[in-house]
Amino acid sequence: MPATIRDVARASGVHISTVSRTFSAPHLVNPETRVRVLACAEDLGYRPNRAARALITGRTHNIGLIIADIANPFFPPLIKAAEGQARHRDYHVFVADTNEDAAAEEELVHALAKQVDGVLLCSPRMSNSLIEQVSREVPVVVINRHVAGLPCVVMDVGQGARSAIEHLLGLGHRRIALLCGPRGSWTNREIRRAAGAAARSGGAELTLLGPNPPTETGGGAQAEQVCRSGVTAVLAYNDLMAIGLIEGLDQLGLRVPEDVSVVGVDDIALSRLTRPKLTTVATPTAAAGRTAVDMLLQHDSEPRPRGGGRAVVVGDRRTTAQVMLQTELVIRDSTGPVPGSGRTRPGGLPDGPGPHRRADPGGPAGTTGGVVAS
Amino acid sequence: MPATIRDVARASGVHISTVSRTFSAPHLVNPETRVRVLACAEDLGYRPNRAARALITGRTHNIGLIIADIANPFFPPLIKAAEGQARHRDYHVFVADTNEDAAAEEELVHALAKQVDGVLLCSPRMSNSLIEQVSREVPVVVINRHVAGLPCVVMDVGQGARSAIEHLLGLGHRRIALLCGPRGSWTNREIRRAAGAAARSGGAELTLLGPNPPTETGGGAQAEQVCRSGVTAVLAYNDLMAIGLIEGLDQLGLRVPEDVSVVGVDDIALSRLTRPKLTTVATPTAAAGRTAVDMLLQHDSEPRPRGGGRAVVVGDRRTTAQVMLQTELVIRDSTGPVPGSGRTRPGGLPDGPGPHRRADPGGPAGTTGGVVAS
DNA sequence: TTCTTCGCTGCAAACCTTTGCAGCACGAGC
DNA sequence: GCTCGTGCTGCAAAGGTTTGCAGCGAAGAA
Repeated sequence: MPATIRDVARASGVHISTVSRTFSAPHLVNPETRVRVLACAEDLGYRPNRAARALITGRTHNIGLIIADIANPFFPPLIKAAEGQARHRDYHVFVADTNEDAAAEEELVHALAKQVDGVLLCSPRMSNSLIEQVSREVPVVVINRHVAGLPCVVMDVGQGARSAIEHLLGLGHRRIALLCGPRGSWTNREIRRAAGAAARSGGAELTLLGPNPPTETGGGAQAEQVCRSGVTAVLAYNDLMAIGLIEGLDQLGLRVPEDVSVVGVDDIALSRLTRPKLTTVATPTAAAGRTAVDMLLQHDSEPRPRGGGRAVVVGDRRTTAQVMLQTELVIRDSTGPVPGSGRTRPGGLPDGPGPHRRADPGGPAGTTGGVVAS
Repeated sequence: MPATIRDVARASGVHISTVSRTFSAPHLVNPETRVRVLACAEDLGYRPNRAARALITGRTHNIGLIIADIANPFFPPLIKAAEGQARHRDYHVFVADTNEDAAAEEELVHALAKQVDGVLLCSPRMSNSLIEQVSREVPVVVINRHVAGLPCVVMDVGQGARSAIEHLLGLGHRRIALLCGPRGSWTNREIRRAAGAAARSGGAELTLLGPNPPTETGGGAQAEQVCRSGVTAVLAYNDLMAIGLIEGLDQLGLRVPEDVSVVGVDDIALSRLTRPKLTTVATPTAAAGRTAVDMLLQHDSEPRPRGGGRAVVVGDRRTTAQVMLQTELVIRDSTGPVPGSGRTRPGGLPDGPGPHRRADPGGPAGTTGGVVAS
C-alpha cells in the first residue's frame, strides 16, 4: 500500500535510480526531472524505506539508548536531551528499560545491535568485561561509568561528593553516613572513594550504609539504621534515596535539617519540590545525553567500507575520548548546622541566601563544559 | 564482520534456507541438522538481521511510542509498562518526545511509519482529523484521547473529576477553581465537563483558570490568580500543576489545606513525596500502556498478504475497540474542610484515616480492569 | 518391481534501496 | 568528420532474509 521508489519511478517516467538520486544526490539529476520526480513523490506520499536503505548502506540512522530505569526521574532529562540531539542529526532513538538488571541489559544490546548504528549504555549494571565484549558487536558509548578503552561520559561525582562533605563539615558535622547505591554502580564507588577521603581529611567519621536500591523505598528503608547509628548528617547516593530517607526519618520523628542533615546527588526536578527542598549535587544530565550522542555519531560518520571484500582496518581508529562533566553543589534547605551547636547557617540568617545558594528555577549553569580526560 | 545467515550455512554445510527455517520453523528441519546449525550459529554469534527480515515479512517487530513530554513524570510508568509488554511479545519500542508540539508529532509519525508496525499516540496534541489521516499510513492506537473510529485507551477522568468535586463539596467547599491544562487535550475537556456538571448539581461555583502548560511552572503561575479569585479549593489538571500551585500559594503565604484545598489528577509517584501529600485522582497509567500495546499487536498479528499481487481487503477488519480504564480518588493531606467552618475531616479525627484513605505504598488497586465502551 | 507418500532440503524470487559503471546525446575542438 | 568531454540516465548487482515450489531419497503399499 505505501508507495515505493518504483511507484514514483513509474509515475514520473524515469528509472528508479533517478528517483533515488533525486533524494540522495540531487545535483546529479536534471533540474527539470528533479521537480517532476519530487512532484510525483509528494503526490504519492512517498517516503524512502529506511530499513531497505539500511540494508545496503549499513547505516540505520537509529541509535539505541539503554537505561536502567526510566521511572527514575534522573533519566528522563537525559533521554530527552539525547533524543533531541539525535533528531538534529536525523537519527532516531530506541529507548529500552532494563529494570536494573544486568542480564536484561546484555540481551537488549544484542537485540538492538543490528537495527541501530550504536548504543548508549546509561549507568550500566553489567561488568566492565561484558561491556567490552558487547562493544565489539556494536559501537558503544558508556554514560555514568568509566570503562578503559571505551568512549565514556561521566559526571565528576567525586568532586561533588567532596563538596558535599566539606559543606557538612563546615556546618559542624563530624558523624556522617553515606547511603550507598546499588552494587555494580561506578558512580557509587566514586562517591564512596571521594566522600571517604574528604571525611578523613576533615577528621570526620563516615559510616557506610548499603548497598541499597536507588529508589525512595531504598532510602526510606535505611531510616531506622540512620537513626540508630547516631549520625547527624547523611550523603545519599541520589536524590530519590535522600527524599525517601527524609520521609522515613519524618515517620520516626526526626526532623530535617534540625535533627539530621541530608544531601542528595543529581538535582532532579523533584528535589526542588519536596519540603524541605533538597541540598544536592547537581549533575549535568542533559549535557551528558547530548555529549554521548555526539561522541557516538562522530565516530559513526566515518564512511563505512562497502562491497563483498573484507574491510581494511586502518589501525584502531576508535577515538576513545573520555569526557568528564563538572558537578556543582546546590545548597537548599535539607542541610543545617549540627544539632546543639548553636551555629547558624553559613550565609548569616537562618534562611537567607548563602554564597552558593541558588534561586529556584533554572537548570545547572556552566556545567556543560567538559574536561577531556584522555 | 557480524555473521550472516550465509556464514552459518557455509559452516554447517546446508543451504541458507535451512538455516532460516531452523529459526523460524524448526519443525521443518531434521533434528540432527537443527542441532548442527544451532551449534554453528551459536559459535559464530549469529543473530538474524531484523531489518532484512522486515523487508520481506513486512513486520519490523518494532512499535513507536510518541509522547508529549518524557520529563513529565506521568509518562515514564506508562512507557515502562508498554515496553515490558512489548518485549514480552518480542517487540521493541522506539520512544519519541515531541515537546508538546503538534507539528513535531506529525513529523515523527511519518518518520517512524516505515520502521515500526504501529504507533502508540500518547496524549496527542494533534487534531483529530490529522490523527485519522496519519492512521491511514500506519496502524495507530491513541492513548488519553477519544477519536471516533480509532482504537483508543482512555482513563475515566470524568468520573475522577466528579469524585474529586464531590469530595470537596463534602468538605463544605462552594467556591472551587479548575486549573485547566493545555489546549487540545482531550483529558482537559473531559475534566472540565464533568467537574462543571458536578459543581453545578452540588450548588457550587466553578471558576475556570487557563489554559496552562501542564507543568509545575504552569501551576505555580496561577497561584496569584487563585488567591485573588477567593476560591477555597482547586482541582488541577494534573499533579504537577497541583504541586506547582501549592508551592506558589505557599510563597504567597497561603497554606494547604488550611486555607485552600488542592486536588490533582494522575497520582504520580511524586504526589506521595511532597508535603502535604497530594489528594489526587489515580489513573492506571501502567495498565493503559499495557492495554494499548495489546490492542496494537492484536490487530497486528493478523497475517499480512504477500507477493506482487494487490492485497485483497476483506472488509474493514479494524476492530476499533475503545477501552476506558477506571480511576480512583485517593485522599491524602492536601484537602481539608473549608476554612472557618469548624468542620473536621470526614473521617472523624482531623488527621485520622478516613474511609477512602489509602496507606502510602502500593499502586492503584483494582484499576486494571477496563470498561469496554464500544 | 513400480508407484506413492513423506520428510527433508535446495533453488530462486522477492522485498526496497543504493551505487559503480556503462551508455547515450550533444556540443566543442581539432 | 572524428574524437573527446560533459551531463544525464539506465542497468544491474548487492545487501540479508523468507518462503512457495520442486526435487530427492527412502520407506511403505500394491
